[in-house]
Amino acid sequence: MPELPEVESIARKLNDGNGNPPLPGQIITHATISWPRHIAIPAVSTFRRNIRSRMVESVGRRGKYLVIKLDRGTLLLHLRMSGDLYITPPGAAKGPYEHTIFHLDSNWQLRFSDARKFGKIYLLNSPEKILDQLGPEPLGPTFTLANFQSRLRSKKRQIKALLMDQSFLAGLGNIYTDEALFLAKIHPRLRSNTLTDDQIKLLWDAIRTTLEDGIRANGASIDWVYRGGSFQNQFKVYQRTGEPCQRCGTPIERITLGQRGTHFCPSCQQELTNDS
DNA sequence: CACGAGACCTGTTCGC
DNA sequence: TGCGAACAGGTCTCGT
Repeated sequence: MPELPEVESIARKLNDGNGNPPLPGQIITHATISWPRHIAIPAVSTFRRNIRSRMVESVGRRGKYLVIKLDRGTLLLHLRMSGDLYITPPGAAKGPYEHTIFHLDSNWQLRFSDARKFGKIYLLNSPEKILDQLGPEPLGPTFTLANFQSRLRSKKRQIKALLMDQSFLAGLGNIYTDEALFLAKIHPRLRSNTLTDDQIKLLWDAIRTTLEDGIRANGASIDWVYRGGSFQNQFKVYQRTGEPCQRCGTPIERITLGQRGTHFCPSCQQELTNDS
């Protein structure tokens, strides 16, 4: 479930509490880890030792990473395909996919649930080593139109694959990329260096509009994995194969690009428009 | 450099 | 109803 809006929603909820005790200020007494491969760095034994008695200072987000600053070190969590992170009250029944549990001094628990076990957890002194490999934040001040334009032109990749490349731009995944390309009326297979100035401006706006709408809806809930948001009700193309395009009525098509299901309107998003 | 295929995992849904 | 195939929010590595 986790693209930028979902991760942002999780971070805000943990930070503010939202009816539950806020995470900042709480102390992690220890962690229970039942799927050791979730711990990417450091070695699991070191992780267990160093996470003890750490106080949480803040919860934030960079790209699709949750960034939990501690009084010593920083916890990075990547939810990948099926991860979720939430706090539970004392005595809450254990769910089947809660493979890592952080025990808090309040007797609440911070639980990392991950059915597919693709998620990763890092405990680092210098999180920049990982976070600096990410491209700009789409909703931040460094994502300027001029910068976006020059970087698009310096590559010749399919635009959808490039937008999903986290080192190019941090936070877009399969859902929000399809939705943004639809909004900008750009075919997902167009080469990044062939986009016109007008298309780039449309896309730049569409990316931010789509992500902001997603955040406003607290992200998207799909299937059984994430139940927090409602953006799925605003999907225009994602998982709407065969349904009429809301702009022109043409049935939405699904193709495979870079091994990912890709949804678009074959009429609004033309592949062969830039020349002749 | 850019792409496709295969891995990593498990659960749900689809098609016959 | 049953059973295998296809599919799922992500990313890494390898071969071409």
